[in-house]
Amino acid sequence: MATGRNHRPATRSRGIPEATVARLPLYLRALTALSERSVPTVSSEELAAAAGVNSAKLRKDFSYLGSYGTRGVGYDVEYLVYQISRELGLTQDWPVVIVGIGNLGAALANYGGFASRGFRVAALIDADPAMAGKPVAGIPVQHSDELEKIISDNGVSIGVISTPAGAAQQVCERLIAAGVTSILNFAPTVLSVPDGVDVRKVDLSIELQILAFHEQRKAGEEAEAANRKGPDGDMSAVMPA
Amino acid sequence: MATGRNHRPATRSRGIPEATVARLPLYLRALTALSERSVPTVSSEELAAAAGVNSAKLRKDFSYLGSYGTRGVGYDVEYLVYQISRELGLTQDWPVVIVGIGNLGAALANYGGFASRGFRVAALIDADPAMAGKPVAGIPVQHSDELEKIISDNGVSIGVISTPAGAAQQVCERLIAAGVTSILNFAPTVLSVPDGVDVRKVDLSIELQILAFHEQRKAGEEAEAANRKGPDGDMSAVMPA
DNA sequence: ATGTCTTTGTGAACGCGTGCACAAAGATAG
DNA sequence: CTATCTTTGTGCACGCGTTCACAAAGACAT
Repeated sequence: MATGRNHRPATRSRGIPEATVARLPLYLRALTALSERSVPTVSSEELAAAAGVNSAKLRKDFSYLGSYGTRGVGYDVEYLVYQISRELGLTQDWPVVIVGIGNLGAALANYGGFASRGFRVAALIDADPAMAGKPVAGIPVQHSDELEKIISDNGVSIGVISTPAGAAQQVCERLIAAGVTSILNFAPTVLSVPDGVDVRKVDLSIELQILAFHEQRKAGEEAEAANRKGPDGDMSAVMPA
Repeated sequence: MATGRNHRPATRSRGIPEATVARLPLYLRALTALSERSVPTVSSEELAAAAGVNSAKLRKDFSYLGSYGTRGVGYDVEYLVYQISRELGLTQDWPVVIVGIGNLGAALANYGGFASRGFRVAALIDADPAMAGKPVAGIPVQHSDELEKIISDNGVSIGVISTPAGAAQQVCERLIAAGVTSILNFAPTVLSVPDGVDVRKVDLSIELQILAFHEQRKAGEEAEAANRKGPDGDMSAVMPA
């Protein structure tokens, strides 16, 4: 109901901290690469370097999953791939629908990373009747009238929203009403969802703005003394009364 | 003044916590929407609801910027828009290059959110000679041979990488060598960069995997007793010696 | 001017995440 | 079997971020 009431005790989901869960896919990717090179075992130090994290953090992360390492040797790559995959729920197939087949939606549909590991694009949905039937990434786009039926028929529980901001909340509500309980939102809007529904958002412009902040700071440090006078030029125009 | 001696902790950017910086764009978006509706002032409670955060957190965030509110009234929308924009460095124009014009790169080039606020796509770059000259989003794609010259000529300090994973590290190094100091990475790889360079990564498949984890947990909680026997089916095949 | 009412700004407590540093565990050699 | 060496798993301390709760500040009415 309420807007941003994501006060979930989601911090620890099953004894596994949220921060650790967020790193597991990173480890999995590094391990998969090792597996393809037929590397049998790997130490926490090596794997941590490959994943770009601290080795102590990696060991602590794995300790939440269990004691899967061998002291003096390291971790068995294949075994760890399996354990992490299972923990993340990637040993089963997740049907996913993508709603909003614009430039971004089409890019997502074509993105190999989805199909590669446990995810299957079950349907592409768009509100534009002109799009209906047109194949994108080999999958025919369906009209949003069919949304509820598609979700239901395919047992979809994960939805991706790549619509314009204005349509996102409404699409979100229809997805949830139809049975979706996890949403990946690319639309630049805050979605309000009932308890029990997980939302993750990916916002391109926000990431750029954060970079701009640091970039400005870096530029400002070099100058430092030069712009001592005018960081807030004419304020009178926008100053409140 | 802040020229104090406590500049050692590189994590803190300018007294403003990183977590706060990450939320400023969120506030800015909510404020911009209010501004377009000509709303003169807003309380921390209202704005927090619109941004999907806790009101106390919002007030503390703003307190790092200064005392811009009026007790008993709230915040002046226009003034706050200006202050946050300035803090984020959005009052100046940031030329950005996008490297790797595949599906995702094209989507990014077309993404309105870039141009809308301080960012300008200065060039699109791709390694495929067949792409050269072809316009995407009204901008002709240039070959990656021109990368260094483009960066230099346009004074680009922010680069977006949307190449395949295999090419990302090399592109990254060329960008940095040419003068880029902030990178937004969409390629599913860990980039290694020298100190002083900021990298933010957006990884679509990782987000999905995190959702899958929670989804599995939700499904498991309902069953709970049902799958008491076989969560780790035949282990003998993958068990390490 | 005084009192009331609203909303900010922040001190303080708490909890999570991180990293250090080391003891325990096991492999391996003699 | 004993000694040595490598690497895991974790207890502990610390710092950041979040949240509560309230005093201070200002608007507004009388």
